[in-house]
This record gives sequence, C-alpha cells and structure tokens, in this order.
Amino acid sequence: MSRTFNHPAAGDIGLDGILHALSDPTRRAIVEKLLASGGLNCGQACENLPPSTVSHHHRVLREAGLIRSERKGVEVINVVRRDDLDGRFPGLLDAILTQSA
Amino acid sequence: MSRTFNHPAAGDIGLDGILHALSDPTRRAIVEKLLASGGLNCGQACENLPPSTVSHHHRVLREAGLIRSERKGVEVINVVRRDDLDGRFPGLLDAILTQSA
DNA sequence: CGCCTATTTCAATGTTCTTGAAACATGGGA
DNA sequence: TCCCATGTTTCAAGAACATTGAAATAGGCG
Repeated sequence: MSRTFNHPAAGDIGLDGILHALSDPTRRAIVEKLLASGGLNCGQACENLPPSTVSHHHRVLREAGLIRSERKGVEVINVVRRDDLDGRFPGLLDAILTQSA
Repeated sequence: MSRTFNHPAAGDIGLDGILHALSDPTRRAIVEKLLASGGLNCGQACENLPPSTVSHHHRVLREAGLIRSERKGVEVINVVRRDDLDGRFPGLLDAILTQSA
C-alpha cells in the first residue's frame, strides 16, 4: 500500500477547516516553521512532542488544505500551500499568522 | 441570583479562542448578524436552531471575547466587541469575515 | 533479509458538541 | 402578590474529536 496523501483540491479548501486547524497554537507553530524554512519533515516541525501527536497535527493541517505532504525517501516533507490559500482566501493566512499571541 | 456574564478582559482575549469560535459557520453568521444590526438577542441571532444550541454558541463567542452579552429586561442583548478585538488583533476580524465561503 | 529511521494506525481515555427536557429570570397583567 | 409568557441557561446523554503509548508500516542501506 503506497501512501499518497489525500489533499483537498484548491477549490475545496474551506474556511471552517482553516480556522479550526489554526486555532491550535501547536499547528500555527508548524505552519510558521514551514513558511520560514520552506519545507520540513514531521519530526523537525515539532520536537518535544510524541510522534503520534505530531502525525495527528499534520493530518489536520493536510486535510484542511494548509499543507502538502510528500514522501521523500524515508521521510515526509511538508510545505505550506501558500498559493492555493492566498488564491482562495486572500490575506487570511497573513492576518492570522502576524498576530503576536 | 442574577447573572452577570463572565467576559474576559480585553487583554485576555486569546487567538486560539477567537479562531476556534469562528471556525463554526453558525457562529460566524451570528457575529455577522450582530455587526450588521448593532445588537440582537439570542433568538434573533439564529432562528431555526434549538435554544440550547443557540445558548451554547453564544457562550463560546462570549468566552472567546468576541461578543458582550447584557440582560435587557427579559432578553439578552449581544454585541460584537469590535474595539477590543481590533485593538488586540488588528485586521483579524475583517480578514476572516470578508471571506465569502 | 534484517535493522534503522520516520511516520502512521490502533486503542484507551478524556474533552467538547448537539440537543431535548427541565429549570430559571424578568416583566406584565389579573 | 401570584401566575403566566418570553427568553435564556443548565443538565444529561450520545456522538464526535483530541491526546498519547504501543504496535505496525514504509523506505533505505548494509
């Protein structure tokens, strides 16, 4: 069983899912790290958390349409779907991530 | 036993709570109606939903710091805490509510 | 193949959502 | 004042979701 991940099409990205996904500070931190770095594997995105929890958070982000995950050898590289997000909800991602708290 | 409502101070309004509260379309609709009207009682804010559900949604919005509730006679009037929100998270509320979906 | 690393699935426990039914608050009569 | 109508909240039960340890899976390398 291979494992291509199930990403929503750009047009299917919903506001509910985006806001829910980003209402968790751990997940906001993942997105910020991905944006700053351009792409990280799951372990790099959040150290100090149990692997199953990290996997769960990545899944929520992926299913919401916030990140795209691709297997690269033994690891999974995640990137933020910035273009898709900005196309569908202009200004939203920045408005959320620039808030300090 | 009267019931003054428990509103968080402006400085205690958190991003997590805001995003979580607004990740529900019913609650976004409440906020939009309140903004358009300037203030509504709970029943007016969402018709066609059971009262207990309506009460729950208002509580989530209130505890997140999005709305202020005050009893006016037999009803409770709710207003959006726009100044507090714009002061704490500039541009956030508009960025979310202007998204079409 | 066997092992190692990276990640996911499974399962158990705890928390939150939805909603019917009952309770509570307030104001206005009779 | 006692009762009623209106508006809203609390309580309780079942469904849905979060957290995380343990086990399973995928890919790369010797």
